[in-house]
Amino acid sequence: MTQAIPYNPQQVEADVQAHWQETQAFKATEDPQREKFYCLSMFPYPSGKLHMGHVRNYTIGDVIARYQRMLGKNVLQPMGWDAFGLPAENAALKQGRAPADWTRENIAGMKQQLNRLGFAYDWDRELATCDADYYRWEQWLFTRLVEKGLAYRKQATVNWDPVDQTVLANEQVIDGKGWRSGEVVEKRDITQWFLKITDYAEELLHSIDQLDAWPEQVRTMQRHWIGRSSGVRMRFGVAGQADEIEIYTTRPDTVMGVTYLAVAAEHPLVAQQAQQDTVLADFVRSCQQGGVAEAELETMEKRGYPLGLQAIHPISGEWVPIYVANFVLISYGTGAVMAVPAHDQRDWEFARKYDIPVRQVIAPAEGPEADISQGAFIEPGVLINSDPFNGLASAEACDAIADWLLQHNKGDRQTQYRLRDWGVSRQRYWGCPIPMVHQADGTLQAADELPVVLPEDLVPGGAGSPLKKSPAYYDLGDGRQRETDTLDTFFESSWYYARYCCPDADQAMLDERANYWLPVDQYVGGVEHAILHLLYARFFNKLLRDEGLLNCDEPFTRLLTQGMVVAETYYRVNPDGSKEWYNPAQVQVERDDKGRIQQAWLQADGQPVIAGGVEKMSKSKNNGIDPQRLIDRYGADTVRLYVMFTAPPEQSLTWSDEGVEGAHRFLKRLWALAYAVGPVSATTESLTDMAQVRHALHSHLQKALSDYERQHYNTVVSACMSMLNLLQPLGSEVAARAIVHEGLSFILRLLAPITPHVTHHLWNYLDYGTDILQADWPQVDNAALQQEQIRLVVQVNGKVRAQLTVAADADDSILKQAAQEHANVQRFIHDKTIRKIIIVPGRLVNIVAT
RNA sequence: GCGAAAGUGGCGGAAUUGGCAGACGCGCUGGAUUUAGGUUCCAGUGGGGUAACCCGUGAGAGUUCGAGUCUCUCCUUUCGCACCA
Repeated sequence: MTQAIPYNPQQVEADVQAHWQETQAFKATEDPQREKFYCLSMFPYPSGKLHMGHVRNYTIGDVIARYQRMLGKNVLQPMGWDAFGLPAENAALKQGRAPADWTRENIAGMKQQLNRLGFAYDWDRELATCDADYYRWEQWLFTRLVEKGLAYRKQATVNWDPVDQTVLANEQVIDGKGWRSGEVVEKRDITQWFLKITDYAEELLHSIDQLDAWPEQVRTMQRHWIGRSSGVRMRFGVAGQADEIEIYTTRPDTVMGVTYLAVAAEHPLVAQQAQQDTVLADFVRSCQQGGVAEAELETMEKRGYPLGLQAIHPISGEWVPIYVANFVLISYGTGAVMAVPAHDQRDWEFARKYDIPVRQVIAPAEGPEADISQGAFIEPGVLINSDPFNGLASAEACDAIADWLLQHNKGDRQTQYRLRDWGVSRQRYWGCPIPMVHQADGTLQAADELPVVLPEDLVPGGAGSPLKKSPAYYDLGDGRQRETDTLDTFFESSWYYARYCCPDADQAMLDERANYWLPVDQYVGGVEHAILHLLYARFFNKLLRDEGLLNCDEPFTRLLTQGMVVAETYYRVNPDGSKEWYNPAQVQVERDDKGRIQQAWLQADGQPVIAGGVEKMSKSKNNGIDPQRLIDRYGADTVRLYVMFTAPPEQSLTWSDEGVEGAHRFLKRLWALAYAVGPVSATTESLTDMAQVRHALHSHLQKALSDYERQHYNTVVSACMSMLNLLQPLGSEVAARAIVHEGLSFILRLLAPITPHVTHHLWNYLDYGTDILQADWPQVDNAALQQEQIRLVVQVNGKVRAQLTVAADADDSILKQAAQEHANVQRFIHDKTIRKIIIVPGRLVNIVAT
């Protein structure tokens, strides 16, 4: 027997990584002769250090890439940096450093951490979105979009901090107040660049149908987000004025129940009225307070004030009051809505609050009458009080009313989308400059030369973008000034997947290599990107296609949305009532006989802490686990194994230190068994008399192989653990060496994508081959799965009462007889009549008796 | 508010199609080895019951010979909501 050497992951991992480096193992080269596989994980924002969410994301991606490679595909797995963004500016404010410095330093640190984890990236394709070599091409695309009319300028509402004199991101608005100033945020309309994503709404909606390897919930969410609806656009007159108010509704059948209109505070009608009505003017000002986030608008208290004008109903000619309402935004839709309190709950509540009449015009088609005094009746039904449309069903009425409006030139049918055009202007420094120049005559032109390079030496101060204070940047002389806004960082992340195919292309945004690699076969990332990022990337793919830069219609064939990493939180309450949060790494727990947690205390002082429940790892709750600490202690393979084993990829993963120990223990056992058995070349025994063990082994293998395909990586690991449990007791028996070797060769190859270092080492040591990366993927021996006898259960009325061992090919009559004759079955059926016997082949016999 | 998911032992989870609920791991209990154990190994571990058995997948109904799985209602939790990435 070989002298056992202990498992030293640090040594093993360093050696194996050096080997990969020498052999350039993960460099991807276009080869039309081979089937390609492009595996992409969402690139990180270089925030400083890797967190567990990154580790999980990139481990999943790496497992998929390495698995596909072992299946023989030509795999591309690149990595890069989503390098522009707000946190760099915040860090700059805090530390007085240039965002570029901070960002590049973070990139260097995080790259080292990624390498320590052994990810199979082709680093030759690395890109950072803050490099001009990258963003010059999106500037070029932007100018193309301007030419095509797909980029245009219009007014948009933003959060304005009146003290800091700056635009705030929604994230920077907390309870309606600026995060730094604490002042109530205001809404402000400014002119911004937009991309006409709505021109692609129809295609973006339809091609969701093709994305059958995307999670169903993501497809559903995207459909709802695009939100195609069919309805009617109609115009209400204004009494005593020439103006008209345009509204859109998906429920024209309820139009005879309109008892008021609601308009945004910024609606053109409002300003003139406010001049005569100081209370109205105050109300309008109050509407401008608070942020623009939809969740905030929808959950805030709904308030309104009469405009002092009456609208003229397009059909009845009746006058209904117009209200200014804080929940109607000028930039969404037409900035005005018709209100039908009887058939819309929000309108109902508003009407009740302001004593506006509620007029029922829809009655339930069947069943009891609707009680409008208790709430809105929102279902379709039959029209009442709607002369001349009474008696029509809702669907018929929608048509009839649309026809009527069309004939009388008061409106028409319209398909509308919830999706709004994408505002891409940001009043920030650390982003890609918008390559446009304001001319002396007030017009705009594309910059003469690209790239427009962002100066990297500026340090953001208190208020506004430093670009606005840098004439050296914006002043081009002769009254010409550069645009100082930058692009939304989603712009960069919408096409990076394509640039990885040809990161060094210097004549065009993309070259022909893109058509070899694209579409991405597998995309992996957080479910929080299910809508925005993925929709924008899909949109960009279509823009690039229509520029003739690539061929595919959709960028990502298969999508895996990984769950969050969560951990227990612990806290103590301070005298002032605030909470002090303690990191789980510093807390010890005590359990009772059953393993239930009894109490927790802080290691430092031995005093108790309160468990605050499991939450997403975050700075604010101080429950983040530093992956580096774990890698230093257990090695990368253990961390990777733990992350893949503990939860299915789509579900949230609850952190547990003991679980990491368990993963490490498994690798140590695997190592120990390999060294106990020794190299295969020294084994002379053949595979005999081990039918039972081989059957079990190959059953586990079959399970693992299918689970790889299903992406159930946690059960792949389970199957490997089961195999090891099967082999370990045989380890020291000479007669079993052949089967132990067969089993170990399965385990090593199955785990190679998950724990690539230790499996590489043991593969070499056991002498199965030189490099496990070149090994054949294991295959089930069907002969090993054949069984002469099978075991099945006997149920009486659905409850298990006996077990039978029968010949695998026994026919139904034998099964029925054997089942009924079983002594325990007899106990339950002897006084009953057998009604039916159900046989599920290979599984069970169920006797139905009464 | 709107949209999308998820609820299974003390814990993470397993259960391809409606067919033996709890695989695998953690924790816990007992034992062995060890000077020692935060090492390793062996055995046990959903709840109740001496047992036969009974009860158990968030709650309540329904379909079925049979439901964790399908249908409906409700409850709870999580994610997204357009300037965080």
